[in-house]
Amino acid sequence: MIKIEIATALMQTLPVSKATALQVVDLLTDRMKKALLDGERIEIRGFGVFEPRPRKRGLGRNIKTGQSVEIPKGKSIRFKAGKDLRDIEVK
Amino acid sequence: MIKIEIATALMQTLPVSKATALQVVDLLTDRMKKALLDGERIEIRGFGVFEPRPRKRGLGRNIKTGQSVEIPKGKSIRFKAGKDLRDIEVK
DNA sequence: GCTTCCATGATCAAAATCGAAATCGCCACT
DNA sequence: AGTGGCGATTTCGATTTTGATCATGGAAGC
Repeated sequence: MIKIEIATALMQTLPVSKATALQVVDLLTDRMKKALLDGERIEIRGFGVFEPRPRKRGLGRNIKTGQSVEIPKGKSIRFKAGKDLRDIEVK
Repeated sequence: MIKIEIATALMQTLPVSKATALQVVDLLTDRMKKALLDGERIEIRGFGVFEPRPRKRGLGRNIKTGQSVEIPKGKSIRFKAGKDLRDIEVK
């Protein structure tokens, strides 16, 4: 599923143009992205939780030379699936 | 950031009522949830990728008794942040 | 439809996380 | 205001994540 498909699903349910639907998707992802970049946690009950967390490990590997490479400081975004998504049946 | 805040951000940008904005958020999360439950991967360039993956670890622990417990079959949802979210500066 | 730029895969090794369960507090959502 | 999802807690070890780099498939912009 890609952005266009999500927008399509949206316009199939609500009376909006595909262009508007795409704007909506972009807007929401953008807002969420900003919030996460701002260190804010996003919680959507029934869906999941996005949480920015500090990256602790500082060691990587250069595949070309095979030698260890220091990984600079940073954060990572963790997504924790909500109840509905955790109760997945193996089909 | 919670659902209402996302909806508010939406209605501040597009001419929609808060009720409609909430419907949009619910619709999108619902659609994405269904796609993930269906084993489909969701990729939004610039934001991130949701990917259902089989859970391989099959050993847990009962904190009450302290004994090992078999972890039943299942999947887990992994979210991989896109480029914009990976390049986070530690503030 | 074409172009552009992003995401994936592969590699390696170490450190960190996940997973189960039960219970309580808190807060998102109705 | 009421409900129930979610975090936190503990335990322990196997799975996984994490980065660099380069090539390729593909999402998204035009």
